[in-house]
Amino acid sequence: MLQVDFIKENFLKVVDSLKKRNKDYSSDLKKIIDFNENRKKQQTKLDALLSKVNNLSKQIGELFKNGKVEEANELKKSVEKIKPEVKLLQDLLNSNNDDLQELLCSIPNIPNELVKKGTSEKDNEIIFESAFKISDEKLDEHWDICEEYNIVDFELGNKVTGSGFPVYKGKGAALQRALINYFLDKNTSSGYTEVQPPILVNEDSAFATGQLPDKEGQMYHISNDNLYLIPTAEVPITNFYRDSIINSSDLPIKLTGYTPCFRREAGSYGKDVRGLNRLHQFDKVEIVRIEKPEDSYKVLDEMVEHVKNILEELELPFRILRLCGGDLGFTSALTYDFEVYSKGQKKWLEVSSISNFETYQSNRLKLRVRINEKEKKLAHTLNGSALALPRIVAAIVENNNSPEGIKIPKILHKYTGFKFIS
RNA sequence: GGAGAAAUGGCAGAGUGGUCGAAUGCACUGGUCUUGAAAACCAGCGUACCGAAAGGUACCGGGGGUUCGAAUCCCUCUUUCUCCGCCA
Repeated sequence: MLQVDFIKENFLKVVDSLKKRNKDYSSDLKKIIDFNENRKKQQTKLDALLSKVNNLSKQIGELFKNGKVEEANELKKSVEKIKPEVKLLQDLLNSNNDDLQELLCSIPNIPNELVKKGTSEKDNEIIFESAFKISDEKLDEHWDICEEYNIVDFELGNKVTGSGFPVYKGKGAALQRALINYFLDKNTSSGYTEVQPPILVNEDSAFATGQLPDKEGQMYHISNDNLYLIPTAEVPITNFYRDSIINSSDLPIKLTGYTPCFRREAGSYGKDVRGLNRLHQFDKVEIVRIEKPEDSYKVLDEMVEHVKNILEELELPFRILRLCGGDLGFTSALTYDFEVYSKGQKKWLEVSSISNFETYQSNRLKLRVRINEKEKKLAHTLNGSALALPRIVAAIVENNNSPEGIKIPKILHKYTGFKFIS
């Protein structure tokens, strides 16, 4: 959520930057400023009125104590006259604030200056591509290979739950476990602390990281208890720090966690959802950071380097994209996507997304850093996948398929205990 | 799931209708004293909003209500603890 004061002070710049998202928010932003001015006026009026009531009430108490019941009752009457006015102002203020809040929630984060205008993923900038050759050779797709080696059973998942909930079997399951362990080890050795968060979250948490109200329909909702299945570990982990003030000496905060993730993926269709490409339940290891504002972009680069290193160790061809305004997530100021090339499908598959949210989340989280005795600032939050499993598995299966079986990347051998799936 | 008790500042813990934004202790910060430290003593020490400031307003788990006035009374939700039941 953006801060009203910032919008007001930088109005033209904000409008202009948001245009990179292909929408003109100027009239909404103006309304926000108006609602805020209203809020101030109404609040001031209400405060003055309440102050009057407080004073009179004190006097009434005093009069009763001194046995002056008559006078007290007189005063009571005058307070009673003020009360409807208080009620009215209070209601007015509340409804104004609700409107303000709703509008604020509908404005996405301001794209960083590095973000280019663009309408879709086609306009994303490729900022790195690892060296490899795209060949015309006809290779099998992972859903066929998985069936051949019996490592992922899509049919069984359909039976037990529905499409998008595959069952991993034998060495397929072992490969998943190996990847999770490798990712976690990699992250903790870079200074991230491992956590195991809840995978259901309440409404407050889903709101604070920005899933609500923006992505309401994309989350599985448990209506009995009003809880949401997490779409990413970002939600519970970042919410550890909701409503808190952190000493700047306690920064940086670096956390990593493995969780299953759940997404309804309403609206997805066709080839995109084939095999492991797009699932309703998948595994992911996430990295989350809380930083001082002045450090966050340096940290973003560091996170990109970290994930780059993992993909190099896995020996997968990959590229890094800087997302354009049209593809940038609602809450993000700058995002780098990692895609691996999957040789069977001849397709780039997104395996990681690393974002700096600046103060957009922390404003909702009420997550502040104490700079010194007097000064507090909203922290910056960042997170990224390191890494999402299914598409990594798909790429390994398609790229490393050979007559002897699927070659397991060397770095994983100590985790799998086997070098081939055959 | 059933019965009961509870939720107050960073922590502990007073406070059952008015002078309570809240005693006291601990922790923390600054100072005095000291060659230095400790101890002792003095002072400061929540968050948010409005305001240039003075100051004002709100917040005692969340929401609602009663009252001229609520931390205190009522309703409701959540959480914690104890006992019973069930259970990986």
